[in-house]
Amino acid sequence: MSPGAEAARRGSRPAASLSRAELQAAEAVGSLMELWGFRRQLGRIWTVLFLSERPLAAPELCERLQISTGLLSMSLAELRRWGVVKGATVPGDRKEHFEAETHVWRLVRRVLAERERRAVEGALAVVESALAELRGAIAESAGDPRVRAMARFRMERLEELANLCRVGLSLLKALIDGSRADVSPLRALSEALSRRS
Amino acid sequence: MSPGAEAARRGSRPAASLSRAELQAAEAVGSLMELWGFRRQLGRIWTVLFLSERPLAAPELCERLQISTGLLSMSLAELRRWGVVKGATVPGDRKEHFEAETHVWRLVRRVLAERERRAVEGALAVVESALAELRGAIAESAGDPRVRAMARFRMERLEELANLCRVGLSLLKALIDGSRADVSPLRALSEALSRRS
DNA sequence: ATATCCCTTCAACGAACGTTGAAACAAGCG
DNA sequence: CGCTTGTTTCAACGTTCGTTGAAGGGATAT
Repeated sequence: MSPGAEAARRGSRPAASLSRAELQAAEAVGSLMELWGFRRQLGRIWTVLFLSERPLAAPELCERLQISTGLLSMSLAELRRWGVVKGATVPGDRKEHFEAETHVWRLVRRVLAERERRAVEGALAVVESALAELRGAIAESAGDPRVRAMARFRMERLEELANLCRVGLSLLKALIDGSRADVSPLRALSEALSRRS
Repeated sequence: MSPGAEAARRGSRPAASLSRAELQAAEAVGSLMELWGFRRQLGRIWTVLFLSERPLAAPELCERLQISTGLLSMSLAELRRWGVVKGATVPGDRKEHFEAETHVWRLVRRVLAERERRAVEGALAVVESALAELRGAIAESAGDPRVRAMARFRMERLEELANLCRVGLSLLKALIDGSRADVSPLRALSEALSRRS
């Protein structure tokens, strides 16, 4: 079929196709963001800005995305906190305008660094504290073999979790620093785990 | 301080330390799972099973985790769907018992393959359909320069998004297939993006 | 068959979350 | 100064999501 057939079939003018494409993409990015634990609107707003040649002001964004000014304001604040959108002043217009950070990989890096890394570090800290608790239990058990055996077993397993965290952290750091990342440590760990069970 | 000092300070017996360590770890894994878009209970349950030498039955899990039988049943069903927990029958006990899949990397792989990959593929499909829509708009515009310029710009940007999806997919595939993963394509793309802006 | 035990399903509740609209606020302008 | 215009904050609303407890279903033993 001819290139414009699809749009023609729907009886829509070219301009409508433009905004339909925009919304489709916004929705796609929004869904992805949602899957990754962010608010869907953050993805939608960023996408509309990313697909716009010039910076856009609030009213225009509200209209295109069909959201209230309040929600837009809050979402933009969060996007700015993540450094994903920045304000821009357009000559002869009092309104503040916004434009998307277009260095996409930089965005991903920032998120990885500030959210995932923090989370994994937190988990690792907890696991290590649990390990300490178990060391204490062994010392206190004063020879009760049931307790000692159980503590030992759990320590082994927790050590595996801790190692997984460490490998994950180094992988994250590799990604963040932009160097090569090698998953073979993960595989090695996995194989070590399989062997034991 | 001596190894058991912490537990001693809290005035708890070694056995209490054992389950405290268990719950701490369960909570840590639960939080991580939550961050990644799963239910927190899935992580908690898996962890308790992972830290247990023998398979556990429902009542024991309910008691340790303080959740209802209904919730446990649903969560276990989901864990089994992900292949993360499997049932086991214990000789002389009618109850069904459960044990954790201990090949942790295999778990991660499965999730990456079935969830993230699907999502990125879906997003890519939508972006490509948006690109098609824009091609149609250009064809239909019959020379209107405003429309054409806008469509062209959006197509460029959408192509960037599509490429990012493709790079992400290949990275995911590399992780899933367990081979090395190189993030340099991502960096190259990122730099291409920076240059333009 | 009936009874017992265990697992699953589901309606209903409550908490958490996203969203709105209006009110407060800030900033330029007459 | 007020008046206008643009932005942020926030209480209230509606929805979604996790969780419970009880009812239903399926085994196995008596």
